[in-house]
Amino acid sequence: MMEAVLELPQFDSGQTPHERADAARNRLRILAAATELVEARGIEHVSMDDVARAACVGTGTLYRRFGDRAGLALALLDQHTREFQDALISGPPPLGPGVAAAERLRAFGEGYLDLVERHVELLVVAEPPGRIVDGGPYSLYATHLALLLREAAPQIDAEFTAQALLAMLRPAQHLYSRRGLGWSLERVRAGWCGLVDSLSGGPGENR
Amino acid sequence: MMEAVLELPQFDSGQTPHERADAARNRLRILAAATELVEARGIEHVSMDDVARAACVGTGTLYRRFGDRAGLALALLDQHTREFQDALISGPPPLGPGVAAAERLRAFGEGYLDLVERHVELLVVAEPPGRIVDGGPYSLYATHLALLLREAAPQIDAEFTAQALLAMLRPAQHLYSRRGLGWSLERVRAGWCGLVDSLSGGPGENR
DNA sequence: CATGTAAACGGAACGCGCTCCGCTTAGGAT
DNA sequence: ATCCTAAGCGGAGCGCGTTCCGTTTACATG
Repeated sequence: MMEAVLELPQFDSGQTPHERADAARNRLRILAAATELVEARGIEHVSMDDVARAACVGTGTLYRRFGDRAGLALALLDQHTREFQDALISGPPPLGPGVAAAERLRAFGEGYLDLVERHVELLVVAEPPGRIVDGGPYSLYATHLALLLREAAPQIDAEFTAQALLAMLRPAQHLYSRRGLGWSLERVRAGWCGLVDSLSGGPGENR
Repeated sequence: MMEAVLELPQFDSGQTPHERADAARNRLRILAAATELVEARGIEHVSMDDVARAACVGTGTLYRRFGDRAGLALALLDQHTREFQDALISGPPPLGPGVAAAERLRAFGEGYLDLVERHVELLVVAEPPGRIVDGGPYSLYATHLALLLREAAPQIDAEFTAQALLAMLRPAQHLYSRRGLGWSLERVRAGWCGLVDSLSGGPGENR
């Protein structure tokens, strides 16, 4: 609960000008305070001023570190998403490499749905109001999906389809599926698999 | 530009208690003022206070009429979406009934993309921050798509797939496709058709 | 026309995200 | 040890969406 997102051990190879000691200390204080508050009340009942006060820093400091509310939420999510991303790239199959693309597509959906399910509120806040993040974790997901789709469904526009599939897993959309429409997680999971299978040409290789 | 969304001609068959004359007058004043301001500066540069001031009403009145900013945006969109909805249900083919489901799916995407393209900013604002509207026009679209999918692609969960397809057309997502990823409208259109065709079993009935 | 009342009104006030800017300080250079 | 300066700091302040509540008003009723 304390070692969330420690970014650079001491300094990072000359590129960034160095991170001042007080800045690092404040970053950790903020993350610790924010984690605690969010755990206690849920992020929708935690204001930026709450975090600043609990961390004993000014609001200016908070914003210089994390840019905005979405940035802070993203930082709080960082460890969880990083685990998932690592599993995608170098973890064991079927999430990681080593099996057919169609199967990995299914695994991606199921794994990501678990992630979303655990952290919806945070993920919703991490999505800036109105528009969608560019540099966030989504570009990696999109690339990953496009790669798998190119292999599993060569006849269609892989990048477009990757975005379309991803759109269904976006936090706000998932929240709507679950709470607005009242769908069970199992239904969403099954829907994802069905859709992906249909695109790759059926569950086996039939149809 | 004046006759946007006149809700009830005089009174509506006993259900609603009647709409007071001043209330109706204010509603029209607000819509007229809002339309003008939005046309002049774009909605992102029009605050609720701006609208209230231009319409010569208090902010309280504004909020009682339209609920919130998203509600106002929705009201401003009303005429355009209504046209499209009518075309879906009772217009000429291929948007309206009379041709194969696969073709109508394609037409829906193309028509809706035109609508979104014309009114993205308004549509983005009409989408409440974080979560997605329940009673808005989306439920009609979802039902419509599900119906067509049930016919065109019987092997998959039609409602789920309807939501997935719709998710790609959501204003924020579309904005990302167009501006964030820099995709041309033609590419998005082609992507939609390709995806829909792939689900219904190919452009002809081949594959 | 007089009266009662529910609906509508307006704008002050609140909460919150975010910015701005004058002051402080870490830490390299001398 | 001292100095210099860029980075960091804090919190007052701003804009805006939204709510609250005391006052006003349309209009049904008698």
